[in-house]
Amino acid sequence: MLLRIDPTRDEPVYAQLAASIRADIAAGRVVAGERLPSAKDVAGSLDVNLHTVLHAYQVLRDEGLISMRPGRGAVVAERGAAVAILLPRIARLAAQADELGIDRETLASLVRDAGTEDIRKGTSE
Amino acid sequence: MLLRIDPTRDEPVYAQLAASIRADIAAGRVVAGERLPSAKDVAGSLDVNLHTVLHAYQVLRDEGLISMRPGRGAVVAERGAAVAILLPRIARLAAQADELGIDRETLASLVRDAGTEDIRKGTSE
DNA sequence: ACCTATTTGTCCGTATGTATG
DNA sequence: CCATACATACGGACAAATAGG
Repeated sequence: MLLRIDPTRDEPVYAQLAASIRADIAAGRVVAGERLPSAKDVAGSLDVNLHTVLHAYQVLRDEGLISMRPGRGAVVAERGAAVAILLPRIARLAAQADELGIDRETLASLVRDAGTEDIRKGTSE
Repeated sequence: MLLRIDPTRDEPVYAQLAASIRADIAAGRVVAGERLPSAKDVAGSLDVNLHTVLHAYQVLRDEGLISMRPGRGAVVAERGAAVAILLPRIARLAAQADELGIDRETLASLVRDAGTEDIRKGTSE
């Protein structure tokens, strides 16, 4: 786990951290089931605040890439549990689509045709 | 906007706040384009910390229900932009499914058959 | 064009709680 | 029982974007 941070970049530190770890997971440099270093340790070695690291970890958790629990730490999600990981996210997406009046069939089509580029997390407008 | 909080409940305050506002949006009690009260005002009137209110607002933003910008405030998302709101979320879901080795067709099926119950935000396991 | 107030964004620090091992 | 580690909430500070005068 080589984590780099550039405090001078205008990208927030927590986002840089999340991106760095996300890339490691995507590239297989950290194996499923492996535990990430504790937020406290990362904070200490990078000289950033504990909350900043936790924020990064929570972003990855919201993306379903890791799971976190007090006492246990942050663990890279098992690929074998892929569907299980996706289900709650799909349920949330479906619930939101319902609220917005988009039927399930339309939503499924949007998913089927979805591109994967540009998934940055903006301000929703 | 009638926001209720019960500090004795074991549900976190920020989650209670988000749920309260989410319900107002879903029920149409707050109109699209309407601005939510500033986090500072809410914090003052409910006697909670500013960050706690911002946390709740950020949850709603991640769900695509509102948009936030410094100086402007938090505004309820337009229903007419429903698809636009969903697209980035779909892209993220698709990207994650890709990483997990789930093909787009399977993902679309999961979405089509998705139930809407139990969409609580857990620890991913 | 300028200035000011407002409002969210990020980061730091501290404290307490809760689950895990 | 105890140490570890994340979860939540409080507080303060400064930055950046926006709106209004």
